[in-house]
Amino acid sequence: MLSIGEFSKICQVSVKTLHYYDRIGLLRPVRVDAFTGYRYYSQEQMEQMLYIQRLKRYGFLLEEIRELLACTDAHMLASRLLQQKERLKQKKMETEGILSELTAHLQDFERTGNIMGYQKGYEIRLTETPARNVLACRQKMGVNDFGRYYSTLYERVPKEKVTPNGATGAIYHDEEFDPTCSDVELIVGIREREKADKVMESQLCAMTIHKGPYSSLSDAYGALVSWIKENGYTADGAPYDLYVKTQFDSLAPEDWETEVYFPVKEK
Amino acid sequence: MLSIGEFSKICQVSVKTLHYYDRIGLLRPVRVDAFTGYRYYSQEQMEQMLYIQRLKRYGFLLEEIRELLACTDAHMLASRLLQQKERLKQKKMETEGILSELTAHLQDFERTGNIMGYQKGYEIRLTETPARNVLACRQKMGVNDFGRYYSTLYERVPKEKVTPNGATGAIYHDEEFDPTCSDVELIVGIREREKADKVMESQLCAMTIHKGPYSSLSDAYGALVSWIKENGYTADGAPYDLYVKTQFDSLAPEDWETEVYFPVKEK
DNA sequence: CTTGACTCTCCCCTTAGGACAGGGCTTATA
DNA sequence: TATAAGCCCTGTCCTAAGGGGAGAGTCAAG
Repeated sequence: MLSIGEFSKICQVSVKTLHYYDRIGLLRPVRVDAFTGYRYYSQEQMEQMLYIQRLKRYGFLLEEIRELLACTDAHMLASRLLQQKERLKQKKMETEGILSELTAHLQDFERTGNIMGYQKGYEIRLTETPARNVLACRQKMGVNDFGRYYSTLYERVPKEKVTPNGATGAIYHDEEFDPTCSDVELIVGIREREKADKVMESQLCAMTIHKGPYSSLSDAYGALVSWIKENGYTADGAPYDLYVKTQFDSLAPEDWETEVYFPVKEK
Repeated sequence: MLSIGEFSKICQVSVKTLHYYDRIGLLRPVRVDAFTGYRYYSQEQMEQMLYIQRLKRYGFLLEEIRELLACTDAHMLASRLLQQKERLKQKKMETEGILSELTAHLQDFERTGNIMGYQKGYEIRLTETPARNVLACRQKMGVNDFGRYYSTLYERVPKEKVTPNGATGAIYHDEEFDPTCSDVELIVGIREREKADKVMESQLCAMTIHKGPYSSLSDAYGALVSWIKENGYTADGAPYDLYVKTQFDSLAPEDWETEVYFPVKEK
């Protein structure tokens, strides 16, 4: 039987944390003195504490940890762990993307001496886009789901005997853009007009090329909006982008290239 | 001049966020109607918003971003960015460590079918340690500073003409262990007794071998404390660990090995 | 003039505890 | 014996970066 102070030292956890865990029912002391309210912990609770700490490192919320502790089905536990592993991988990739963005930013500073306006100089062109025949898949989704939905699109290629022309991209139908869930239409360009889900007719567009990871795509988007307002045009449809150079060309994120198109008309 | 709603859509930021940024003085609207309190933003503020978003991605606090925006010295800015880059790298490595821990955990589950008790079975031995002659460096530091202080220790090796014997480790002098800052003594074992900073005399220790990344070292520590209590011993000095197999053997974190020693005496 | 969309301020809520404040219990010391 | 020093308790407020909603005022179109 250990006092809360002893237990806290052994487990390397603050007394406050133990109070908190008691309060939220995550780890209750084995005995509480009815008169003084003093908490007493047992030797075995140390193991549980270590397990809690481990799950916390894995990135679970305390709420989730409580559920995991209550769960007796080892296979369900394992699947939760696997799921968390995927999340950690995701997080790692995110960090890598941002790192490469930051690296590019610093390189840009070395070259130009300009630190704030990194890639402010988007070169914007007004262009009449060609008509595009595309397989399409419109869905409410987050950026993380793109891969999954692209797979389903590409699975249709052999089945429907269509010929991809190399264009891959996404149309953003929402006006306000929420990266966790928005109304996106993924597109894969194909040759056969008659087999296309959708034909994007030729249209006047403001466009620019974004270089670097997708996390900073909003800069290109912003530059386009600015340009459109300043040059007396007005938006005329949903913007879209085409992924020109990507990880599938085995390039690092800072070398990716994306074309961003914004349909416009004269005001 | 844009209303808050228009500005929020263009910048892909919620109105709530704009309110908040106004309140904390991070991004003030260019005009506020004195009667209605309505906020109006300008075209140029969009760029600033994009810059803020970028810095936020880099992991700066809003407080820090405000300082960065006010800072006119480009070189200072660049150094802050560099520093942040190091932090991101650190974070990435941390995530990688935890990932490998989780991977080992799942592998262990596959083998044993036991999910909670991952590496609960530390094999603990009572052993009389040999006397060790060491170069030492005692300091209040966090785990992230280990590398730096080890460098200074190893720089002394050629200068003082000592011969490392391969043992590298750390003694933990604090009773309560705070990973961000604790009283740690880094040690490097050498042959020459007369040139040693410190001689660790032969001593009775409970010891075990921890396999895996350092993030779960506390498990080994916990197992030792448990064993000591249960077997009628009591702690007798500061525990220490020796890094036996590490990244310098070009191994993945799940294959690292660390010996953990806890000096004890019979109660 | 009304309706619906937009905006304002104010208040409470989130995670995982940290920092006191004020008080109770036991033990060591002068 | 008085007091000081450790522990321990509960309770309240605080964090970062906003989200959600209430209740009320404002704007533009029909």
